[in-house]
Amino acid sequence: MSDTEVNDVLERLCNLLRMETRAFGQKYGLQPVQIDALTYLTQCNRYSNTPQAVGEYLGLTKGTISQSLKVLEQKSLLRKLPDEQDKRVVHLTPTAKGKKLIENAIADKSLAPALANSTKITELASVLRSTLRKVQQMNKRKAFAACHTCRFNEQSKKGYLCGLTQEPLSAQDIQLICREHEYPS
Amino acid sequence: MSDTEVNDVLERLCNLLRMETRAFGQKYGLQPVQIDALTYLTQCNRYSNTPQAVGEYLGLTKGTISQSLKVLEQKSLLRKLPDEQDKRVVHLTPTAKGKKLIENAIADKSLAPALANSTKITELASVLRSTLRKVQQMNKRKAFAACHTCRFNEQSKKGYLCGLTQEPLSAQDIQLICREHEYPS
DNA sequence: AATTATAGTATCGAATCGAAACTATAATTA
DNA sequence: TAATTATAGTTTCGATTCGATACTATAATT
Repeated sequence: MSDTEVNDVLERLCNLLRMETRAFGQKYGLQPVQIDALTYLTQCNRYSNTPQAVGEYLGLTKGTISQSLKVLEQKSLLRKLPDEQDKRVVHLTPTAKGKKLIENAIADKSLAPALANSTKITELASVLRSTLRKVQQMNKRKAFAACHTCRFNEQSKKGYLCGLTQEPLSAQDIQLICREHEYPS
Repeated sequence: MSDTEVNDVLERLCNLLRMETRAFGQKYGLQPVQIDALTYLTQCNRYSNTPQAVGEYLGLTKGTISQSLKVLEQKSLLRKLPDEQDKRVVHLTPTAKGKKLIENAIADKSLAPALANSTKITELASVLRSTLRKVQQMNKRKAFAACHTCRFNEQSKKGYLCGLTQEPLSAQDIQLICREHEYPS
């Protein structure tokens, strides 16, 4: 009864967010998918900023996303850097211009002010987090969540360590989205 | 601090819902926008089932949405009925096949099971409702909400009445989305 | 050394999308 | 009442997304 209502509200919020993304993009000659891709690239870690990962994150094929990334590069919103170890791999890093644009895109949305001064914000965050987690576990795709909730993330006196790559992670690092993320079982 | 997190979670939920809508549509040769339009038409009232309204609801131009509706009609998922009073207007009503398809689309999503058994569902619903309301009031578009929260909706002993059209509304009617909806000031 | 797998790009056809032109009907105004 | 203006919807055009497929280059496996 009440959960179909939550469902409807969430669906409608999605519609509205998409409309706003479309409207914002139009001011800069950008498509919604381009905004989405660039947003992801400002939030993901160094293991996850590849065309492949962007495609998986957004549920699009690599061929499709490749075209959108080409446009973003042509508009100087991101740069492509070849990987040092694996020469097949390309890393995508937003330029200052690209980062600024995404900042504006987020600020332009009516979601942020709608959440401001919301009294039960902490509780809302907690319920939404667990909902997202269930959805992620349910749909059989990669979770694409931040390292601090990952089962590979280890904490010692020296700081954080990724058990998968065996690389140390900073406090900022563990807030970033990782394509290798797995929830603890 | 915590509200940017809510923002991020909501954005990600939107991505995932869109991916699922795309995947579901692909099974039936339908595009995400077509699923969205048909979903709306199963939820809106008799004042709001026109091409114009669908376009406004989804933030698309009438020319654009007209093409998507043509496809839905060709696939026998909806029918077009001319309005009796105003001969310019067309009413769109989902067929049984169309309704069934949307039922399946909603059931297929991982959101419903993710919400099931959620303990704080009532509280979540309430916070989300007020968030949606703020977003709707903020972005200067029509709200497209249900009559029971509308300032034109009047309740008497005999039942409900729309103060705008002066027509009586049933208990089912006031649950439907209306394009003329306005929140009380 | 040969095979297979993977990351990314390029190309094609089908579809969305916005803009603009167009038709038909309704509402307004002179 | 006739002319004008506004509105609902469709159609057409060009730019873009999208999936599928083929392709190149590099890495991993056998």
